[in-house]
Parts: sequence; C-alpha cells; structure tokens
Amino acid sequence: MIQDFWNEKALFVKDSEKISNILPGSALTRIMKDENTHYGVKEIARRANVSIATVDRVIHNRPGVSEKTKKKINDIIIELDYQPNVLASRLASRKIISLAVLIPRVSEETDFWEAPLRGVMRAESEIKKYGIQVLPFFFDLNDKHSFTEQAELILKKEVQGILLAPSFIEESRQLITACQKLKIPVVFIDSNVPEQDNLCYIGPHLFQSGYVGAKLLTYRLKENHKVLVVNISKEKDNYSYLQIEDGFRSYFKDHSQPCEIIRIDIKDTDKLSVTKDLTRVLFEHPDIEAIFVTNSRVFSVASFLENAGRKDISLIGYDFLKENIRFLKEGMIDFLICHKPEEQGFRGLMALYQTLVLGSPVEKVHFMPIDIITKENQAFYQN
Amino acid sequence: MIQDFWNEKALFVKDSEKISNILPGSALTRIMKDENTHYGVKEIARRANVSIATVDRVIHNRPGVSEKTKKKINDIIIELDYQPNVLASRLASRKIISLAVLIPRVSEETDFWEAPLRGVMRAESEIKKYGIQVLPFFFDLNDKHSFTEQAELILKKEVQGILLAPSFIEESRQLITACQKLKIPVVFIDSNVPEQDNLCYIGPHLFQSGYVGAKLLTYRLKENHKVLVVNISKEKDNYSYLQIEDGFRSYFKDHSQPCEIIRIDIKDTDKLSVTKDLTRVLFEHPDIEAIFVTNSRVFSVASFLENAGRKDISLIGYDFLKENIRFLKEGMIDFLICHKPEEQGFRGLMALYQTLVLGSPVEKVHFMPIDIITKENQAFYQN
DNA sequence: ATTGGTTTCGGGTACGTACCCGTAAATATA
DNA sequence: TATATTTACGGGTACGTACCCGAAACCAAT
Repeated sequence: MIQDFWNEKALFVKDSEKISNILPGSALTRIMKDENTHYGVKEIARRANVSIATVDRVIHNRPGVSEKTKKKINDIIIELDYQPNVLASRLASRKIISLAVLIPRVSEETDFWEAPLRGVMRAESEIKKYGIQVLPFFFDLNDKHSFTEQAELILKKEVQGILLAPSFIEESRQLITACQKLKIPVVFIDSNVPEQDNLCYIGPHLFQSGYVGAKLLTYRLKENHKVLVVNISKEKDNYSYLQIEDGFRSYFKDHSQPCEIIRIDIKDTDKLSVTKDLTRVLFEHPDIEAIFVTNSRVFSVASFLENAGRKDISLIGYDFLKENIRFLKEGMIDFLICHKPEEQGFRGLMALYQTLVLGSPVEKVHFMPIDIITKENQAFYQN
Repeated sequence: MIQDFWNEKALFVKDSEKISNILPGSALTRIMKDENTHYGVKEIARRANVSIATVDRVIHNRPGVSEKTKKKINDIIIELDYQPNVLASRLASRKIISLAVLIPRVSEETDFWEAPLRGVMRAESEIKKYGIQVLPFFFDLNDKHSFTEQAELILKKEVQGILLAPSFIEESRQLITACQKLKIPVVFIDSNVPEQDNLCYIGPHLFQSGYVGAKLLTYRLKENHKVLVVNISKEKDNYSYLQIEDGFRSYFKDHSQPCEIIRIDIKDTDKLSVTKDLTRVLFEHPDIEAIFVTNSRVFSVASFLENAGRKDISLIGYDFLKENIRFLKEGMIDFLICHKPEEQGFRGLMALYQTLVLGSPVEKVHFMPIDIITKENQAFYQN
C-alpha cells in the first residue's frame, strides 16, 4: 500500500534534469548551449518582409494582420525559437500588473502567517521592477464573514491574479467561481480545495506529513503504549486536520503497531480550555507516552506539560513559531514539522508572475518538503 | 557550552523582518509602501541642473565630473533614494559578464555534484537575460593536479567572478590569492577555507551537522553501547571531516553519555576495502549498535550491512544521492543529513550576480539548513 | 470614377540607462 | 594675448519591445 504511494508521488517530484555525459578530460567542458545567436523581433520582421509593428501584433495576437502574414510570421517565430526579452518587454510596457494576496491576518494567537507574508514581500521586491504591484488583503481566521468581505474588495479592484489561503472551503469556492468567470488565475497556498479548478496548489502533502509525524513519534516509543492526538481548532469541518490524522494512523497500520491512539478535539484555543481538556485526558489515560498535535498550537500543549511537570511525554507538533522554538530549545517539544511557509508565499506569487508575465506554464501541484526540526538544527532552518 | 553556541549562531541566522502592527479591521490594510513615485536619472539630472550623462558618470564614478557637482548629484541620489532600474541598465549595457564555476566533476563514484550544478544552471537561466554568462569548469576529486590546471584556465579567461568548491585547501589558496590581486570576487560553496578572504561562504555548519547526527543516532540507542564513526575518503588532511567528528563527539560530551565511540578511516573508496575494514571492526567490536558515516559514501556501508545481514545496526550518513535514497527506502539507512547542495550552487551564483550587477552587499557567511531526511519525507525533499 | 469604409500595415516614439563623441569652459603654456 | 591642453559637461543614439497614429491598399457601393 505504501509502495503504491511512492510510485504515485513520483509524478509530483520534479524530475531532476539529467546531467550526463560530462566527459572527462582536462579541457574546458561546456555544458550550457551557447545561445549567443539570440534573435529579436527585428530579425523576424526582416525575414518576413514586414515591419516590427506587425510582428508585434502577431506576437500579442492583436487584430489587424492578415491570416497569410500571420502564418508566415508565426512560422519564423517557431523556426528562430524566438524568446522575447523580458527586460525590454517590461520596460516598454507601461501598464502595471496587480496581484492580490488574501491570507489570514497575523494575530496574537499565532504568528504563523508572518512567514508566507514575508515570502510574498520578498517576491514582490523581486518582481516589482517588472511593473508588478502586490495588494495584500487579510481576513480573520475566526470570522468567515471577514473572508467574504475581503474577497469582494478584491473583485472590485480588478486584479490580474490572486494568491489565496483557502482556509474556509465554501467561501473560497465562491471566490474561485467568480474568478473563473473573469479568467483570473488563482493560486492556493498552505491548504488545498479539493476538486476546484485553480492555477496551482503550493503546500504540504498533509497525509504524508502526518505519516512522518507518526514515524518520529514512535521512534522512541516503548511498545504497546498509548499515543494522544490533539486537535486544537475552532473550525468544525477541518479538512486539513483529517488528512493529517489519516496519515498519522496509516503509519501505525502499515507497521502493524498495536499502539492505542486516543484523540481529542479542543474547540477553544485559550489556555484554560487546553489545560482543562488535557488534564482530563491525561487523568483518564495515565499511560499516554507521546502527544501529536496536528497544527501549530503545540506550544500550548508544551506549556501545559511544562506546568504539569510531565517531561516524560514526547511531544510533536507543527510550524516554526517563536513560541514553539522556545519549547523546542527547552526540550519540551521533541520535533517540529514544517512546510516552508515563507517559500509558499514566495512561490505562490512567482507562479502568478510566471503565468501572467512570462506566459510559461506552472506545475499544477507543488508539494513542499516535510521538514523535521529539532533543537539541534533549528538555528539554521529556513522557514 | 552549547548555550554559547546558540548565542553565537544568532549572528548568522537571518533576522526575520518584523511585521508588526498589522491592524485589525475589515478595511484593506496595506503593508508595502507605495513606491509609485520612483525617480530615475532624468529627475536627478533635472534637479541638479546637469545632463543625464553627468549623472551617469557620477553613478558609475567615472572621471570627468567636478567635485562640486559630484557632491550635489550624490546628495540628490541619497535624497531621492535612487534605485537604478536593472532592466534598463542591463538592456543598455552591451557588455556581458562572465562567471566561472569550478566544482568537482560528476563521477561514477558519486553524483553529489550534480545538485550544485543544477543550482548553477538554474541561476544561469534566471540571470542570463541580464547578459551574464556562466563558464563551468570541472576537476577530478582524486587528482589535485586537475584542479590547478582548471584554475589556470579560469584565470586566462578573465572572468569577473568565480564560484568555487575549495576541495583542495592549498590549491584553492593559490587561486584565491591570484583572484585577490585581480580583484575578482570568489564564492565558496560546500566547504570553507579557514582564514582566507572571500566574497562569501555558502554551505553547512559542519560542527553542528555532526552534532545533529549524534542526536539522531542516540535517539534509539540503548545505553552504554558502542558507536562507530566511519570516514571513507582518499584525502588525508580532511578538514571538513574533522569538524563533523568534532560536533559529533561534542554531543556526547554535552549530554554526558558514557557511550564509547570507535572510529575508523577507510582510505580506499572501493567496495572491497570498505568490506574488509568494516568486517574487521565489527569483529573486534561486536557490540556496535550504530554507525555514523561522515560523508555521502554511506551507501557503501549500507551495502555492506545488507550483505552481512546486520539490519540491527542503525545507520546515518550524508546527502541525497540516488543510492543513498535507495537504502533509505529499504530501511538500511535510518537518516540522511543534507545541506541543500542545489541551493548552494544557486545561491553561490546569485551572490556573484548580486555583487557584480546589483552592487549590493552579500552576507559573508550563509549557513545552509541541516536537513533531516527519512524514508517517509524523502519524496518531497528539495535538494 | 469617386466616395466611404475596412483591412492591413509601417513610421516613429517611448521606456530608463549606458556610453560615444563633440564641444564649451577652465586652466596652463608660450 | 594667443594658443594648447586639460577638465567638465551635454547631445544624441542604442538596447529590444510596446503601442499610438496615420497611411496605404483593398473592397464595395454609388
């Protein structure tokens, strides 16, 4: 079963280009093709006996060119393998492209979304020289209404592309449907919306992430002991969570571990609720040996365990948050799993840039690595 | 002691920009400054009552401008926070910049250097539109002479920057000294040359990498058992190896583990030598419970263990090589540690680009993350 | 043949910077 | 004072593409 999984994944993992035939010998061995002979519109125009303007019309398929010359020019374009000069193109084009970013606001509860935002800003600073403008919009993770509100604002702004964290599935669906009508490409980050058409998804493979979590958890587990899965979230229908737990449980199935898995939902994210619920569970199951928290709120569990003096329990959770790192350094948290949130923001914007400016295709699904962070390697982690 | 280390490292780890004061409220909250008012040389010239050409001369500090006007123009440049338009700049400048890359050839023994080369090529395709040319040179890891040979070729080519894998310390020193005289910036990747001036170093923090290796190794270790450190290398004075082993041993010191550490140097990399030496060591120390291989040749140890039927021994090594991944999947290797070799190649070239084209400063040392790869997360690893 | 309309195309300028070339001004020399 | 030499600066063109504007060329109807 797991074997099938690897094969399936092979489709997603980027094929590393083959660099073979690097000949031995002391002489200089060139790999890259010399592309010194780079033709532009001028050469195309010359060969087709037309003006640059006509070539330009064909390239941007604007009207005003006869079918005959259009074909002739297109043939020459293909023959010369014409690659437009992005520099000159963006320099000459005076219109600016607007991209909207809709992600959760950085709240006091969690600073997780700082990282994707950093990635977005980094991407913006890289591509604003090409005349691209980024408009950030934020919604409240505890308020679905704020999401729809911001979504409407975006649609009014007439942007050319959207980077979206589809935290609320139904509300996201509405926005995406509207974008499809307007032919606006949408990129999802952090979580996916199943069976919804989009430009691409950039984020974790949640099932496998839970699988890795289980592996790490069992690594120092004694046999036949209990494991606790904790889900702290206000959201009811948490699709992401289900995938993670699915992967987590699959690991035990695949390795036929007879380990008992307790689970608990904590609906309120405040400290009191967490303390209350955990106290109860640990009282009912005193032999719990490890805890797996399915999201970034692992710090609240760590805080509880620290106060309760339960340093014997292994703890694994998600995300490179300041508070989590603190507990990781202290040894209260054993492992953090992380999916490169900053990279997600960065790549998300770049995917839109690639589509709208460069016109080159992007991969439909881009899974982030499942990074394992420990006390020892955290200082060098690149979020 | 280890505490000091963290504090020291804090200097290297990039400060994540503070994104605070993101106000609540449903209205659109902008973060980025609107930089619509972007002035160019024309505006500078207008304000200084000079021509564009004069401003240009000041910007590139070419001669032919009086001190007085030079100062006036520089003041205006600072006042307006002038940012040159890289697009226009590279478009107008017809000269191409050549960068040399000197790294080991991809050999049959190891395909490790495929990854940095991929990174280099990726960087090249991103910056060749700015008129930058990359000249790759390769040397043989078993032949110091080939290194000096290629180094001389590079110097003849009159390149403007060099990306270097300083595998041979003394030979690298010679090249670097020559480059200093010629004012050619040099970037090191993968390993550093101590006390040698360079533009920057991009690679692992080897000490800490060994430290992480020890942590992972002890994770499933029973108490009071023996650990074997294996160094497979033809090179005698292996500086990198010493740092890794130093970190590895430090972990045990810091955690006062009474674990006995055996070590062995295997000078010949062929299968027979490895088999012979390992057989002897395992015979002398039958209670060895875990093996730590200090470089990417862990696959040869895995192969030996597989044939010897010793699945009981934990095995940790380095690098995301095809053969290593195979043994990781099979379960013969427990963990691989990896330092993003592709990223190293990419960033190395981009550092040169940043210096030579953008003229912006680069960090002197850029440590790569210490990535932990397991059977479960390997499919999503980005080398 | 003339008019009006449409289709098809070319000239030319602009984007922001680099840099050649020529020249006025400043200074030195006779 | 006249001339040579240096210094300081401006005009103008080019990079490769986008796109406005206008003008042929063609067609159809009067």
